[in-house]
Amino acid sequence: MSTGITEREQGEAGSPGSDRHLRADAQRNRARILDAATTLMAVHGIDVPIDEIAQLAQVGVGTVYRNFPTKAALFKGLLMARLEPLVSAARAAADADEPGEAFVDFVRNLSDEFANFKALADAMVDSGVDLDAAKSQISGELISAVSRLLERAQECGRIRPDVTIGDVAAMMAGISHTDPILMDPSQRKRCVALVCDSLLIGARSLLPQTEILQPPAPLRTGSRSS
Amino acid sequence: MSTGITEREQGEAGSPGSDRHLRADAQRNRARILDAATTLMAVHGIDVPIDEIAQLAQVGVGTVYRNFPTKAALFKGLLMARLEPLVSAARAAADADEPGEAFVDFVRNLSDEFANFKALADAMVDSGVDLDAAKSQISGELISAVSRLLERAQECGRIRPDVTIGDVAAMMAGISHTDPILMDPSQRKRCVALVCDSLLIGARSLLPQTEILQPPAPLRTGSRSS
DNA sequence: TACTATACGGAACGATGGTTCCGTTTGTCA
DNA sequence: TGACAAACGGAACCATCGTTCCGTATAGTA
Repeated sequence: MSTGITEREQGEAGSPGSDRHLRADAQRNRARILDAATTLMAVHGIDVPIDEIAQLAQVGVGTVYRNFPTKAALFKGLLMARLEPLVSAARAAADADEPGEAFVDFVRNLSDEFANFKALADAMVDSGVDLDAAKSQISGELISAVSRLLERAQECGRIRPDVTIGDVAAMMAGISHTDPILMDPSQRKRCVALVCDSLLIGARSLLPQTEILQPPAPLRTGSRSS
Repeated sequence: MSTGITEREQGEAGSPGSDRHLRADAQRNRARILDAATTLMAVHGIDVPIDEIAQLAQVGVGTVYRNFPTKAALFKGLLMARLEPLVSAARAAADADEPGEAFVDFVRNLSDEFANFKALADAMVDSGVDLDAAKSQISGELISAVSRLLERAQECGRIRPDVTIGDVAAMMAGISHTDPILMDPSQRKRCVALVCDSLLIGARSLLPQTEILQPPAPLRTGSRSS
């Protein structure tokens, strides 16, 4: 359910005179804010309160808002920076000699990246913070790059021809957005492996072999109280 | 991120004298509240504001709280009512002649039910509303019933033996919690089919045939070892 | 019909979180 | 070193949402 926060500006505060002189303390604080935001976005996703970012950066909230007109504007740059390498990786994978293997590797890396930087996974779906313009660009570029990778892998006969980019996007989103109590890192890797199993043609199971023989871990149902 | 709402009572208001006389208007309002809650929980999940429930029921918020001490208490009964048939279905499926087919059918129905009553999917994971006691019971019973169904299907050689109940729970949760923009009903059915494909041994693809634009999917035989 | 326990509505409270405002501090430059 | 624009911090504002409170309305009864 969106909270209705709307993006009001594309750029950051002061972008008109983007090379204008910044006082030394302002430069330092801006860097601290970006560091703090990166740290907290990785773990808590797009839901981190601005107050927490300000606290970790050791500045006041006012200072955050002097640098970035909205929370969305602050997040946009950091998300784009995280996205670019992924788009490049998808494009490179599409040109690889073995697009089937490249596809599986890419999907694994994408899942890792979503898990290691939760805000990126949040940005791919409706997350309460309206990143409209940024989100379109972010997800659009990634989707089109992965589309081409998928097509190449299908042309090579390694991926089922009836699988669509929508299937891949939905499955990746599902795996990336599930409660970490149900989807801890080990479980996530298993799910990625199972998904890949269902996409590949005639592959050996990709499920981690080391986890197969152990007795099934008791399922934790998510009660986090005592 | 949990909002820290805590459950304070197990039952509903007035449950001690559960058969005590209720005024006619109170009975009518109680029924309206339950109807409204059911309608809104189905679409919006556990995030519906109490105000909206009261508005749809054409009562004040005070009336909601006179019937149910907390939001969690209101939701608990409705969730349990939705859950019971699922638990029964899972138990019946575990005793079916063909547990493999029964497993696939059950997973499909479970996914439909989660989609048709979003609050139930929310209740299976951390959702901001603390249903501790209720949630443990809800998810615990369902999980154990599905566990047995999975084991039976594995004993019959229809489901991969290396698949765990954790895998099934995580995949179902993933599919059920994904942004409906990415996971519309048709896409959800495709994802369920893909997941089942990855769990079953030597099955034809379960992807809906009507949606396949390409040549039919090749039979996937047991060439993938396990 | 009059009385009263029961129930009602919705304003108000407290907590959370995004955003704004303004009095104060400080880096920079002459 | 003094002046001042730039930047700072954080209180305050607004909106949302769960929950409580209390003055008012009414169903049931005599």
